[in-house]
Amino acid sequence: MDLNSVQRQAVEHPGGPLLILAGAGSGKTRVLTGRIAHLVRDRGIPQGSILAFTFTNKAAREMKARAQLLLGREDLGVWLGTFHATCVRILRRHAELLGYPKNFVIYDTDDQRALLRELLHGAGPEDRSLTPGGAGGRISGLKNEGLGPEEFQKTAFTTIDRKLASVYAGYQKALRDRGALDFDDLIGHTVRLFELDPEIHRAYATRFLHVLVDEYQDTNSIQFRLIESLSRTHRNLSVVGDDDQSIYGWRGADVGNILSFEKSFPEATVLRLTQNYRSTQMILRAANGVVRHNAARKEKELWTENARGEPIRAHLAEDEESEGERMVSLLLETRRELSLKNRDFVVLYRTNAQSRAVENALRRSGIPYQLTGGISFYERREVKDIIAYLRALAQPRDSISWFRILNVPPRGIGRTTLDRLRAFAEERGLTIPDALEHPDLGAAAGPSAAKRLAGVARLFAALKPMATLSPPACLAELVAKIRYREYLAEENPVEARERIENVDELIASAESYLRRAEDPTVDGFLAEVALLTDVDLWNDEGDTVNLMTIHSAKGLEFPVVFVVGLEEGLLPHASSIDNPAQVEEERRLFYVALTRAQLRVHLLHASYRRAWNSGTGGASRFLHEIPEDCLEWVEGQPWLAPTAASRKPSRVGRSGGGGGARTSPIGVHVSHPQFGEGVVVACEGHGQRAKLTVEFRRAGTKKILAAFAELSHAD
DNA sequence: GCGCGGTCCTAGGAA
DNA sequence: AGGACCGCGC
Repeated sequence: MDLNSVQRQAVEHPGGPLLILAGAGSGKTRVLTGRIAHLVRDRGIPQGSILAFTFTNKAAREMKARAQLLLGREDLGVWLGTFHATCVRILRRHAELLGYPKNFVIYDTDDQRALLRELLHGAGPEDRSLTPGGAGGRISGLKNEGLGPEEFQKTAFTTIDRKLASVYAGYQKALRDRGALDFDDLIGHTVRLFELDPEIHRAYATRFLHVLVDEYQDTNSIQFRLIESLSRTHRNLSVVGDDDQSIYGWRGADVGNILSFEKSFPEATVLRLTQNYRSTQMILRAANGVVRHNAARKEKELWTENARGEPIRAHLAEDEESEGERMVSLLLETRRELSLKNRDFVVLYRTNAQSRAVENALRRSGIPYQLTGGISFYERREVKDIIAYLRALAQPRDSISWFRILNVPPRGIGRTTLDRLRAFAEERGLTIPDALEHPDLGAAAGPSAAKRLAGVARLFAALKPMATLSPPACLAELVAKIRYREYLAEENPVEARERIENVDELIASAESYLRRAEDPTVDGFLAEVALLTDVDLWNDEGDTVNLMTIHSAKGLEFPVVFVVGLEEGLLPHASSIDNPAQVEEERRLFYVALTRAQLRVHLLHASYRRAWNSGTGGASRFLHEIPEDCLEWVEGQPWLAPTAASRKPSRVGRSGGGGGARTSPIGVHVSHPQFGEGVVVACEGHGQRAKLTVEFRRAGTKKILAAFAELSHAD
């Protein structure tokens, strides 16, 4: 393997904390995989003793493939995955200790919102001080800081914070009742598991001898705690990051983690990778020139031995439609000039909403494109419906999924009946499928509804055995049994075709999962689906132009990069403009965009944009920060004169493409939301860390951490 | 219980 | 502009 001297030092670093400041295109993936291979091959570290965290599954896959190539093995024993996936792997083994079933379900933002809506609704008369989305966002922020409901409550003084504290507590209880964890819980509960159970912590902290972290600048405080906790005993922690590419402040990422690494780990070695192997000198000079305007950063300058290259070009278009057309004509011209393929181009934008004009232009020109992000495949209604069936079968407590599917396809079960069913189940502490089977439900629902519910109960009873099939077989049988394709066709013949294709694609993805996974199960498939990132679905096999947000593009590279919407209000975004720290993050975002490019960069902006698109407050300040000799302004003069048809309204087509339980005395009868009633038979340790052994009447004997238990005394 | 049409809300990036 | 939600009439 060809390595420069700093890369080699990083790869061969003997041990102890290591911070690798790796500029864009400086070969950090090569260093990380090289280091994994070095540890295994030259230092005899067992593969299973190496733990590496990435931010996307795609990055994990790539690193895995490269490390396998270096080590020449079929299966890589290294634990290499995203923070979320790795935490799921750990939690699956210990979930019961935390009072969750082993096959807990994972709630995404939609599910979180649905659950919060239910809670906020039930809370009483119209109170709009907290919306489901708003509350969810704040709860997520708290979890990212590692604050639980009780801890937050202590600092909640304003009326709204108090309300939030109570919603937060209710939300956590509701998740537990449903056997569900949200994204943030996956990491937070793993951290708490380690904090509360020293034995389990020791098991993992000694099992792993080396911990590696990619994109370290994007870790938040709870992720830092996880990393720190896992490397506390051996301190063999290697992190790779670039403070100039920190663009996830809004989801709790703390650049402080990278800036203060040497404080957290005083004996740390710091290495700087500043040679860039990706871009031309022009592009790097431009990028360096821009990011230099940030105050909060580690001083460094990227350099390259690559060709000088051409200046970046800035183009002004009339409006967003002609911006798209200009982009297309530049693309065609460059494609011919440099003999490139469609796949060599990426169009980057700040907000997903900007993709539409770009798509329209590409579609008019018949250029195939691939859109990453936006409403992703797994967020489509038909896909979510089928996934909800799968989840409901796998986890009977997941009431969010049950209520989603009870009347889909329509079975004559309306809101009243659903409300009655909910009340009936809640009063008796039953799961929805148990409530459906209950002999008294009929009386509670009324005669005609009872008949329909009985029909549904029969249907679901027939579906139940399918949960043991392989994921694709289960999906296929399910879809056939509920006549879902027929329902789609009937409901909306125009859209049916595309929707049915999506259902088929879902089944195909389950087949691919079946081939890839070590231990394929329905639960495993559901977790994989829940934790996919947008970029994970990006495929580089076809010859299509790529469209994505700058956020999604991090870590990728393309010969030619277009950035559209370089305007005050979009980049920097309006919501960041009056906060200097946020403007710096926007500037880093622009830096990320520029450094994706190998050969050419075209920056486009418009003089007019539709009002709701935030938009044009004139050319972005960042354009003016590019050193003059690296930038060429190409104003006016469209390459392709806009035709009357494309200028005037004719908006083309539709989108489409695009309780802190006290230590219970022994022998006490308790009741648990997940496992039902039982008797405490043993208790190890005390206080929050106490581990209770409970014999549940129905669920058998379980060990549970007192801090998580939420046990109540039973009569 | 269903379906339609009006109204309101949201509109940044994402696992 | 589009989606979620609500209320009304059937």
